Amino acid sequence: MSIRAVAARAGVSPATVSRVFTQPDAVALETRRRVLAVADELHYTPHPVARSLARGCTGNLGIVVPDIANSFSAVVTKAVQQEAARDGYALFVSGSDELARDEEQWARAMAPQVDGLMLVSPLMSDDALRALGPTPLVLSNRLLDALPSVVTDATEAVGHAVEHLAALGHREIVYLAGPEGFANTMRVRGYDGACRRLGLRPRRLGPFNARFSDGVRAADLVLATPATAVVAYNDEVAVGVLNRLVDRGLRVPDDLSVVGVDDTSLAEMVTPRLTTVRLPAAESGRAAVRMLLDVIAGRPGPDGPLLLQAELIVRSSTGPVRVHE
Amino acid sequence: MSIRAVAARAGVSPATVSRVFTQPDAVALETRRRVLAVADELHYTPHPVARSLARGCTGNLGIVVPDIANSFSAVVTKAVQQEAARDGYALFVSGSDELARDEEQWARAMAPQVDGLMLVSPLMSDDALRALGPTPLVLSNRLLDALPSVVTDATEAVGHAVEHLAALGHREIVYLAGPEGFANTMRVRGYDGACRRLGLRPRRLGPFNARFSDGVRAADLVLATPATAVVAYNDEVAVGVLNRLVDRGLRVPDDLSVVGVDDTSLAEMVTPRLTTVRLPAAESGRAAVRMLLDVIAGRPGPDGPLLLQAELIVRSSTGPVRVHE
DNA sequence: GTGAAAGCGCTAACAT
DNA sequence: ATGTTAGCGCTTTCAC
Repeated sequence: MSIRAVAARAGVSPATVSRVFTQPDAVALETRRRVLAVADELHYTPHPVARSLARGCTGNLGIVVPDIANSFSAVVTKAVQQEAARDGYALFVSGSDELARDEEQWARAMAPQVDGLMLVSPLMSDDALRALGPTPLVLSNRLLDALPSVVTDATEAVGHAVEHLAALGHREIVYLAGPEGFANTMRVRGYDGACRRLGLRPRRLGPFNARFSDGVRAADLVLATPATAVVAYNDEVAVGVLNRLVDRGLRVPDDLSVVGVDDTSLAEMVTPRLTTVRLPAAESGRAAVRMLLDVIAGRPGPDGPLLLQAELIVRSSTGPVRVHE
Repeated sequence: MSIRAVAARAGVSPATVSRVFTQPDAVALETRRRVLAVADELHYTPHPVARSLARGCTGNLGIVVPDIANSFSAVVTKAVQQEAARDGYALFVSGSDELARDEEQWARAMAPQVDGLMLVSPLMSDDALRALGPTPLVLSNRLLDALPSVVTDATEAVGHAVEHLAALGHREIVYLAGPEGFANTMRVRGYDGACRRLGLRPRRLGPFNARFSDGVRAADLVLATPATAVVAYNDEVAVGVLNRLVDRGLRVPDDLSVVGVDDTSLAEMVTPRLTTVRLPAAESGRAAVRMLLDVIAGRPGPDGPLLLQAELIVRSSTGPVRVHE
């Protein structure tokens, strides 16, 4: 089942067989038919590894995400895989578990066996990132030098969330910070900015891990403040808050309004449905793949990062502030 | 940055450089040091593709799951990636979107560039599966010939769920079927068996897609029956039911008891917390990788499938049947 | 302990 | 339109 076996059996040279599979039009119809027949008979398929070596490109892409099982990462990964598939690329996936060291290690391990690499919310050092240089690279939710990147700007939408709460009469709105990084920075900026514009006193708690359990923990901390509304780092944290409130016999949004960020499927599954800032996860994955393919093909990408917009989705976890009894 | 460049610079032959990276002990300490120094200086790393070609193995594994973004699949994938990483394997991931054709296509595309392939709940034909033969293969949640597989048997645990409900006084318990396949078959078997043992009349609805939205739809169908309890195909469907019930002003478990299957993180995030059958997703992923590595290494695996046990987790979505007013 | 040489399976000039 | 040739970068006998 090597190219030579097929060539011999079809009475042609290996080069011809190769052509049949790479540029069929360059081969006479008759010859092509014969080769194809033999290939079929012998169950021959060009060996992708050998092909990669000879061609100098692999037909593979790689992605490293913070956490494969996280629903946001998973949605991005799915979109990336599908978009990559449309162009015939297979996908390596690995999770860093939020460890800069593992992340860097994976990126380095993948680099030589992919045509391009996509790093989602990478937390490795700038230098480590630059050292990946020779491999076509696209960053998601991180800016560095002129590296191509796709970035979702939640600043404005988080601002909208705060305005939304203020319009409902809330004067004490607390922000539950997530792990330090690009994403949290944008959200803080939106929160602080809106508070300033509205004349509210910003109050931040955290940082918390972007987990349900940390949301549960955060809830009690929130209740120890005069806050009547919470903007959480993401949906999971927000749902953690929701749960703890219910357990303490409080009602959402009557006693406390809660806003999340991400708009994962979770947001519509909980009671009450979560008001949240929608981040275009799938779209950002698809966009990143297209940028990556551009880089690989040597096409000039847009200069500067591709900016995607977030959007406030109002559901039932936010409501008018309760009049103090 | 090829092996020859390093060899030249270190004043040794390429073979020696190769040995330094593959069997360091076979090289004199002094030589090894020199080679390593040069390699470091030149940022040399053995090219994995060339290595694969020469060695005849790639150091990669592949997995194809029904849906990358599904939280159960995602947990399996994460566990597989981590376990594979422990043995130095990188992982190709692809999703079939429940399409037998795509699934088969991916499996075939991956096969020649991985050392082993893992198929989760595959739905391609037996013959297509057999044709993948030459590549080391492990199946998850599917049985075929003597192919190695890891299977979670939910039969017994679903039976426990029914017994649990019966003990709470429920006599009308409906099962919401999922998509036809191995998983659903096991659950039906557990449900039917328990109903028979307990003298209850089995009542099945569906099949439904294993989605939240189908759970929402199913809820109304359930309410059109005399059922006081529901066993849903999985947690997502169960949560869909939960949501619709709340919207219709009913209370869980007072008006209806609900049981899910999977024990995804969702189960503890909803209100009330979901009683569910826990499937050991991560463990099954890890076990599958170990089996796969055994096959690859030519070690004799266990004959027959590896059976993992499911377990009923009782939470707050099930309670005593309400006495008819 | 180290080197020379052959080859993994394919592609891509270059010839014809 | 097809064949010849020379690698892609590495590993691995087989000598020394």
